[in-house]
Amino acid sequence: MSDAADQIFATLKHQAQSGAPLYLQLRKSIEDAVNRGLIGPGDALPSERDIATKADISRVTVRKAVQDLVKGGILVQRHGSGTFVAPRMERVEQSLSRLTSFTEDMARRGMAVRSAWLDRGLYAPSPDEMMVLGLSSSELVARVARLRIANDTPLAIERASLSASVLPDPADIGSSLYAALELTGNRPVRAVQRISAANLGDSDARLLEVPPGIAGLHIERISYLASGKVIEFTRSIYRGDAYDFVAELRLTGPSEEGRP
Amino acid sequence: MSDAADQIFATLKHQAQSGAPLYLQLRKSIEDAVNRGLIGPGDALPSERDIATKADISRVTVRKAVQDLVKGGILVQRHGSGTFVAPRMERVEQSLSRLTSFTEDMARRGMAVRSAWLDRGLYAPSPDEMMVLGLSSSELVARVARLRIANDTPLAIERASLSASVLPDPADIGSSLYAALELTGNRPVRAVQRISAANLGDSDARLLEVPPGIAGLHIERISYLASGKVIEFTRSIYRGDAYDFVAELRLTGPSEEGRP
DNA sequence: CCAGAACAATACCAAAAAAATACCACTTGT
DNA sequence: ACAAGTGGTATTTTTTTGGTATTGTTCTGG
Repeated sequence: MSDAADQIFATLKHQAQSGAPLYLQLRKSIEDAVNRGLIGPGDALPSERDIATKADISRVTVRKAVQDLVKGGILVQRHGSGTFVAPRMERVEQSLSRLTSFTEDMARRGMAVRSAWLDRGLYAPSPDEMMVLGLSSSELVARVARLRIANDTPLAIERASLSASVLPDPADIGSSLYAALELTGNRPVRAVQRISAANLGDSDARLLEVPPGIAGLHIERISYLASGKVIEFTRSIYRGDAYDFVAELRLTGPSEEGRP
Repeated sequence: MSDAADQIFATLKHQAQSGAPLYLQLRKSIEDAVNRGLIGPGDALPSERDIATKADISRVTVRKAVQDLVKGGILVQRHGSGTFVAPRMERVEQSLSRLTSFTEDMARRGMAVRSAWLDRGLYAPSPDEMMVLGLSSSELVARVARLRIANDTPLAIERASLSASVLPDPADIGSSLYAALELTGNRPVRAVQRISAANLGDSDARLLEVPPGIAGLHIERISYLASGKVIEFTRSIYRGDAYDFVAELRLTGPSEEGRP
């Protein structure tokens, strides 16, 4: 039981010289212990008095730190009972891959899917692309843009940019960009995706066959190789009225009393 | 904490020979540190006394430099509290894996967060709610609605519906709905979330202080108990121009994702 | 040279945050 | 019912923060 507590105090002592306010040091120690999984959701913290005694600070100071974390939803307190780590939402992993796979997702809904090419070619990189893909102005960028269509209704515009070195001939892409990358041995292992909302511009709205100004989902994805290098940079625009992104979240349960 | 400070002093020493007035040198140093992003919006500067001591100049001189920047809107001072880099309106992002911790997430960016209650009460359930929550028409539904505000800018509207049996008194919710549920022993273990885009209606736009018709992110979340029963049903609307949802994806991993 | 302005330093004031003390109220196990 | 242990709260003291008035010092222009 005290191993979790000791972890808190260990990191606490470690930053004792920092000069920062005591309650901030303690708050960080507890936060770290939670984020590192040393104390899991549902686990009890040592009592405020215990922490105060062991850390040799006043209980009110301990309380200040704890209350901050309670306000932030990280801890939960029960009067007369104790202080516990609050449950936390975590994304379940299978849903992640589902986020990327447009074709699969549509097929699951029984929709006939096809794509129309808007663009496939090599260009001089834009400043944006140079920055993100790490290109010099003398290198070329491969741009692949297509319109995603389900049941004869245009649903999304996808515009991908890649270094020409990994996709020398954009025209020979089959149905899957990732399959083409696989062939050249450039397989992304990680991607970061931003989802935001924006009103559709005139040209995009025309392609998606909706009135301009309608809300659309704007998704920007940056894919990384195992080496950490950026390989792909995709900006997609989805019709807001016709597509939902579904994420399944899992709330971590109380950790078993056994050792992790 | 001293890394930001050191950056200030580094550039300060660098121009020490310039012969320019001390307060101008210092002002430029601070200004550069801010513009280069070494110290971001919301970050605290070292105290006037700290700067004075470390730079070996009088506190009043430090003050002269700081006040210039305050007048220019670059810094903000709070009596008894400290000097801070003025907040800029920028797009905020939230990771999909931490959807529940709005407060924590914002606080980490140095934004002053608060919520305004729009509604907390018990009502007869709407057909929607009866369907999703599995209520009969004789049961009551607890509705909790709030406006999420960061730096005095409204960012999101959250409307949650729960069975009154799990939240008999909606008025006593603290900052975290999940914390309140934890207290009553109703712990959700799973949630499904849909993200879509929609144009904001008049009333929502008014609450978020944007023109009607602007694109917003519409998020619908249904949380389940371990028993499979639906416990919570939340509809959130985020300002599309001020909020990003970020998801980190792992692609096609034969990797055995072990321990986070 | 000498005003006058800009600059810089000293000393003290006021507000806020941080920390400590003492006491209250709820929960739990016997 | 009780006692021990828990979090909850009010109040005070100390420390740290920015705010201000005053004085000395240096540069500048006539």
